[in-house]
Amino acid sequence: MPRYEGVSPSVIRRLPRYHRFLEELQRRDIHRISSRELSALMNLTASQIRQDLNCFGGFGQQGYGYNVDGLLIEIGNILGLQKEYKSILIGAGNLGLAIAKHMSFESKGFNLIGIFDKNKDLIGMPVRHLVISDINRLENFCKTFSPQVAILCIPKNAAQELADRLIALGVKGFWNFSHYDLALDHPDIAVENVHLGDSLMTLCYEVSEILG
Amino acid sequence: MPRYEGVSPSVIRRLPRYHRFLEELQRRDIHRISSRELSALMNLTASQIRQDLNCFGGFGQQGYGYNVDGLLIEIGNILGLQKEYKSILIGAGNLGLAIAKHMSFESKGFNLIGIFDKNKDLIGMPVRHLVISDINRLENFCKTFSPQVAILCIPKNAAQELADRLIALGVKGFWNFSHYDLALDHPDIAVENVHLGDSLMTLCYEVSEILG
DNA sequence: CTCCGGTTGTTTAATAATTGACAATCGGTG
DNA sequence: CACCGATTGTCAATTATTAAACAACCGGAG
Repeated sequence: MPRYEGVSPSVIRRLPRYHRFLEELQRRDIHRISSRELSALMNLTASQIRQDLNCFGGFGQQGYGYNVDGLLIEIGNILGLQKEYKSILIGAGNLGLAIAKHMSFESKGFNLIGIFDKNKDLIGMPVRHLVISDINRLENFCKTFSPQVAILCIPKNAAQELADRLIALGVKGFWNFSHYDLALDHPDIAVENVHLGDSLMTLCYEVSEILG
Repeated sequence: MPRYEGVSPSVIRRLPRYHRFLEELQRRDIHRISSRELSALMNLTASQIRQDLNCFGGFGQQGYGYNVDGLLIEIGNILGLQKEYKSILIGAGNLGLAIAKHMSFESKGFNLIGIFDKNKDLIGMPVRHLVISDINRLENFCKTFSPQVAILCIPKNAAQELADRLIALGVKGFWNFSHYDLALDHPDIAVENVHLGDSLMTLCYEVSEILG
């Protein structure tokens, strides 16, 4: 399996968007596209598309363009979507449950194998194919099933402590929805923060620029 | 009210994070901080902090540092958090309801004044201080109450059509959770996309880099 | 009242990202 | 089977972002 250590984060962050647009093209039965056409759809420059894709290999054909189906598979492979990871969700509040029910984890390679909360009223409640477990069982569960990824939907004051616990239990990646930036002194831990509050403040700025 | 048109998007996107860290400092009764200290907390350079803040004015004092409370107010003003916007939420599925219940809109200047869905089973259901309305009433509602912001928690195939409808009704800003990039041919419309699927794919990439 | 350590505001340099340009190459056509 | 129009892959130029450097300045000590 190839590694792409030299590729800049800016390029990586654009890959999911390419993937999304290519999926849509495939759905519309379009199987061939040029960088120029794709650039018009995605609202960026053709040059950028070609340069982005060439970080990983020459997927196109000169004089022809790119094959949508092939490119989709290539980008999926780069992102690692074909791999399978066991993941657990911590915090079954409004947001946690919505994420658990709403997201199609499986299509992105994540299998949800456990949901945990400390609230006694929630423990035992069924969610999809799972049942909410007591957070006290976290250690036992992880030692048995070894999940690689944790989704944190917990208050900010609990985030760092839980992350440290989970790292000690072998968790390598965090999808973090708590309003807190996890301190990642560990080098081999991946953290993807989703700061909804920050996003809303950014919108606030933009709207206030428009409305004066 | 000042405008900051020359300020780069990179700087703007960092403001909410400054705001979040300054709030935390205030909570811990810390009222004075230097760019060096803050840079250690936030994991960036002191130079960047000073340069970011100086885009908007000289908020610090030489030889002393920054006053936390004053700076928090200044950043809040730049972001426009003190202003009040009427907002509506479209799509009361898992994610929509979670957003409605979970987010503290008010602290960011957004007052949620309506929730809409097309599902008859959901219409009439109480959520916080509101009741879910029929999406057919959208036009009447908007003409009466003139919301400026819409939160879209709807499937991607419905997103563009609804956005166009809402723009025609005077909506100026969108917080978009649908897996779709709204086409913003209109210049004076703000769009803040939250692509959870993209975020998850990015995490997938990072985890797969670590686990090989 | 003067000096000193410390910190900002601001300029300058370094790095990173994006765009533009063009030779190399391919499918299709006559 | 050779040519043409189109499009990539890639290098060079531009632009944007980040980091470093330092003079100007402030609060407080003596």
